Amino acid sequence: MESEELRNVGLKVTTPRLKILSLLENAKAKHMTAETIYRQLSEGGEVIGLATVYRALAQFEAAGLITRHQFEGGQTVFELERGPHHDHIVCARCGRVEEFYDKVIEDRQREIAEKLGFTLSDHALTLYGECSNGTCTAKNG
Amino acid sequence: MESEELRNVGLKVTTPRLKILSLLENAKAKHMTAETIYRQLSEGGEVIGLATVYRALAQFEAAGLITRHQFEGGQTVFELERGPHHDHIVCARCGRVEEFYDKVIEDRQREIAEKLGFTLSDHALTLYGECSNGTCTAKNG
DNA sequence: ACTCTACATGAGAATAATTCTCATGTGCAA
DNA sequence: TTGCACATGAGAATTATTCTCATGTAGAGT
Ligand SMILES: [Zn+2]
Ligand SMILES: [Zn+2]
Ligand SMILES: [Zn+2]
Ligand SMILES: [Zn+2]
Repeated sequence: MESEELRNVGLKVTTPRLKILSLLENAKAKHMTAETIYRQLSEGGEVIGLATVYRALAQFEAAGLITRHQFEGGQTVFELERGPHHDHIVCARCGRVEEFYDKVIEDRQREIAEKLGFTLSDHALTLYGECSNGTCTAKNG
Repeated sequence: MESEELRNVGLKVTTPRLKILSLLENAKAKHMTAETIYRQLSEGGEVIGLATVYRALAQFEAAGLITRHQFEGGQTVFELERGPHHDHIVCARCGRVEEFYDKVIEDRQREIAEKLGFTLSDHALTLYGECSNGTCTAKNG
């Protein structure tokens, strides 16, 4: 249950936090902006402040429940941290986001950091391109 | 000469543009924010608007003269596009930025994009970590 | 060199995303 | 239950960036 998750990371179980977590869990889009989360909850009849959404997301991130991504051009998006780590590829035309995990790249990153005298703690990798004409849902061909 | 560079990409040769290019060329820091460029030029006695700096940087980027990076937490930084492509590793404590190029990672990215049905056009890779105690110049231990 | 025009500029207003402030509300340990 | 540390909503404030607009100027054509 979501209450568990909150308790486990030392956060009080409150209605706004539960609503946000469960929206992230159930929404059609896996990667959502703060604004979108706010809007969808508001439309669903919740009374919630945008500041509360931002606050909760920051806390969830600090607690490791969610991750934050900054795709170029776009707003910051958040996604539930479930399953193994992955990186992203974004279609520059239609905005579609696909996920991937590549062990070779992950390992190489660690080696590179080491070679340069760094202790690796995190990384951000995003590929940009255009998805095939068949799948691309761009507004204007 | 910098005038050449501007002409080559179809931009008029103007004083602000020359000053910005030459600052990027000569400044101690290789990765600079728009604000820093603006401040350093102003301190050097130039009369230049911040909007002009942003405009010029956007044009330089579109023309391929510079690249833009968004390191997490920090402001957008720009750097002259000289020499081969590289990615970055940033120290979370002192902010030091090192550059690296790794053929294995670059090749893998292309393969991954292909496998997912994308035509790769760009990518952003930044590693985060802490540099060794010897080199780290963090404010507070 | 002179002129004309499209493009560039500086200053400040405007926007967008995010964070802060503060008066009020509430989870939960005791 | 009660108390209080923490959470919340609303709106103000901040930050980074872009826009507006009146004026200036690079450089093509004379
Ligand atoms: Zn990864
Ligand atoms: Zn993802
Ligand atoms: Zn690269
Ligand atoms: Zn660099």
